Amino acid sequence: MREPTSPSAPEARASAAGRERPTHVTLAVVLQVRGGRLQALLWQRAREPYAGAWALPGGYLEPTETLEASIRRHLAAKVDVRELSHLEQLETRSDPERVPGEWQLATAYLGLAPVGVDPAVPEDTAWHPVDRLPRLAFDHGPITLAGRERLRAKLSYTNLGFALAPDEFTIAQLRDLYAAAMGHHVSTTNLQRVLVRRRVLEATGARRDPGPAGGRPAGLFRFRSRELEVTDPFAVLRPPGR
Amino acid sequence: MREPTSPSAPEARASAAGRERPTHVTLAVVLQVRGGRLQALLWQRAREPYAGAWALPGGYLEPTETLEASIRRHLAAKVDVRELSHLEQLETRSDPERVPGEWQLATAYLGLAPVGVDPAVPEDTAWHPVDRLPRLAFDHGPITLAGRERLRAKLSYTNLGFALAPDEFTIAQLRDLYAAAMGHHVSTTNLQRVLVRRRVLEATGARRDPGPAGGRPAGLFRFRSRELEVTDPFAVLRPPGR
DNA sequence: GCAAAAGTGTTGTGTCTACACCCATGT
DNA sequence: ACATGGGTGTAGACACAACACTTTTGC
Repeated sequence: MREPTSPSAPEARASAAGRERPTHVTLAVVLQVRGGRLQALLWQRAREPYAGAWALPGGYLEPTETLEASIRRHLAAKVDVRELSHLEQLETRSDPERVPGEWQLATAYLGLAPVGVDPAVPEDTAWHPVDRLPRLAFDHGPITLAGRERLRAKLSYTNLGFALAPDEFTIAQLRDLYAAAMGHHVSTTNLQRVLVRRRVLEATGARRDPGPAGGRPAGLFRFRSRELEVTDPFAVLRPPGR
Repeated sequence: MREPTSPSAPEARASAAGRERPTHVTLAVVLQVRGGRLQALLWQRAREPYAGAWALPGGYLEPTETLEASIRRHLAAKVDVRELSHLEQLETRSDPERVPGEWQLATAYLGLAPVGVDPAVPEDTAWHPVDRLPRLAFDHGPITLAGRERLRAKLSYTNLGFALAPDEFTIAQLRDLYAAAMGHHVSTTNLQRVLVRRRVLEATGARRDPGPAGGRPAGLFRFRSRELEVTDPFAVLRPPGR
């Protein structure tokens, strides 16, 4: 076991030509806050294996496309991809037993859609609360939970909230989004102060009129950037001398 | 574009059978602190493409093995895999142009080895400081830097330091390891207090005799766990009422 | 005693939590 | 006036950074 391996050197490429190759699919955990709950977009399988179980949208990788292009193409069959506010790679699953009868790798992505948009979806497709998932096909259950964990972590140390929120919103609305995604109560007061101090949010100056029950009109805010930025890079072990 | 796609449903599997498939390699960014610097294990390509350039160890995925098993198998040709203290998946690269003349996907792993061990490596293989990398083949440059960033981030909010450190060590030794990995000075005093308060480190009770220059003997410490644990889960947005 | 290295005491600062209180609107 | 919801003031807890100082050794 001491001969150097040579990925993609000519001799290896030659052997790769005759080599058995896996199929490769891309999958997406598409999350959106709907009805105050974090929900995932799933479609129901009609055929074996896992007939009747729900599955993540996705499909086979095609030549000349990247993984990201692939998942965007497959998602286009389920939702209007332009409504996705964020897309990032999660992980690649490779258990040879993950799909019966086929050696299939799967690269999962996390997609996020802002609250409010309600894309048309096909007959077999529906949103499901992530904390009450139905029976999922293959390894799609753990993948979905990994997507939620990624979202929760990044809400804490990045500006990823922009991907769940509309362009303009009140702090109370944003608090509800964070609470739905994080799975616990979030303080309006502190959320506002943390995000404004970090300069993640900025006031638009506009106000929203109160409802029929009255109340002080709420100020409107927006995210300063709608690109992912790390806002709290190091929890500890900061470089000295700031 | 509204027909539901069906990954791995029978009809899709049938079409998958005749479908063009990519090759798939696994790569590893193996990092170790050597000579006070963070270094990566690379081998020098003898043949085109990228003859003379340096590359990450790895090779083709074989049927019935997982990605992790694959990278462990290929690494065994370079180093004693039992000396790896940590291995985790980084990302999967899919640019169709990333390897000339071949449609090849690559799943990269991050591997870490504790300071002090010095595995025998083949002729064509050597360690290179990550902050002064030679010309790297393919997309191995950005992959290597992504590995370093993953390490730096996790040193801050997990106990991943265990993977760089020997079983027992003084705080001064650990400080040098963190400084090499993070790329900036680290305070001995504060490193000790942070890691002990978080109960990441524990004193062994033993002491290390000072060198010929004298000095107070140093206490020895160990990591309480040598499995990855998140020790500072949420930088902000903690759940209420702790 | 003196130099060297390790470790602790202490103070300051920045960030977040909690909660009280004030503000602006509808009825 | 009062209810309703929005926003601010302020105090406290906590964790970390910085630095002075003490401890323990070799020479």
